[in-house]
Amino acid sequence: MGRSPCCDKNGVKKGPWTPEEDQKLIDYIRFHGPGNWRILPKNAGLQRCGKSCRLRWTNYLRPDIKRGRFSFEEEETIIQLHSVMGNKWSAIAARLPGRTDNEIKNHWNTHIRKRLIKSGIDPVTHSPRLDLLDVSSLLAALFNQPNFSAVAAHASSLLNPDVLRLASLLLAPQQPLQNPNPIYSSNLDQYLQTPVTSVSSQDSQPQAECTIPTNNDQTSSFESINAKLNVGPADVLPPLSESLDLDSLMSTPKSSPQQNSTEAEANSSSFFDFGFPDNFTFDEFMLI
DNA sequence: AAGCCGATCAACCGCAATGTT
DNA sequence: CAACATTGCGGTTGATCGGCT
Repeated sequence: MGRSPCCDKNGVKKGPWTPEEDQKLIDYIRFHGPGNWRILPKNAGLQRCGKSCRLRWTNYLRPDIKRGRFSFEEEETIIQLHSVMGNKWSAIAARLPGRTDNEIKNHWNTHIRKRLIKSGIDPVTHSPRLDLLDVSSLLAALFNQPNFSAVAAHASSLLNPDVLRLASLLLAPQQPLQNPNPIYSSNLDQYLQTPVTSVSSQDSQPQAECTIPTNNDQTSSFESINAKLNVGPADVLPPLSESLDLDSLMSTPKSSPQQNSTEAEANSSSFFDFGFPDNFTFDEFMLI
């Protein structure tokens, strides 16, 4: 079955509606009521396709539309409904009298989503975001393993190899390891369990927290991490795939609406911006 | 004053679901 | 029941505007 065109393209006007067109549409619908959108434009004397008329009516001209800024309560309602329904804008709009799905969708994408991101909440899962900062924590643990190669091989089988590879490059070079931190040496598997869902989150399920256990003796510097990298993560980790770049890592998951560079920066700068000065301690790092 | 750039939002597009013949 | 028409929905685009340099 072929798809029928939404309207005859010939002689059909597109683009912004003029006040005259609006008035024609309003007058016609006042008299005949909405519906029968295919024949409506012809009968109303409009050079528009029915689809365009329907959209103009439902999203803009309908008398029951509430225009103007969204109230705080409305925003909170949208957030709550979105956490349950996802991008079911029409369903959300049905619970917000006077608001259209298009309006809610736009408001979500331009305001609410950004606000959530800034608050550290993933707008898709409505859970706290696990940014690459957590990957760095994982790697810190990983690279402090005495038996690094074996562990890295283990980790690379569990984690997204592209992420590991990129993170290792970012954490790279320098000083030889003097005192591996025993904190990270003890229970690496414990760290590896949780982050798997987060780092390799191709899905949009809520992400688990990944934390470095607290300990009063957290005096290790990133020297140790750097040193471990000299052991040769490149030997263990596969090369970056062509599909992975910084942008893709810094964006929200594929299921998320697009994230612009500014947002990505805001979220991920804590990871990508820092270097690893030799006198930079773990405690300082965790306070960032 | 002019140009650039990011934010906003109306409008469009394509697909899916539903209704009708 | 198949073919086609209509409607609804979500994602994306692009015109416009305001702030900044």
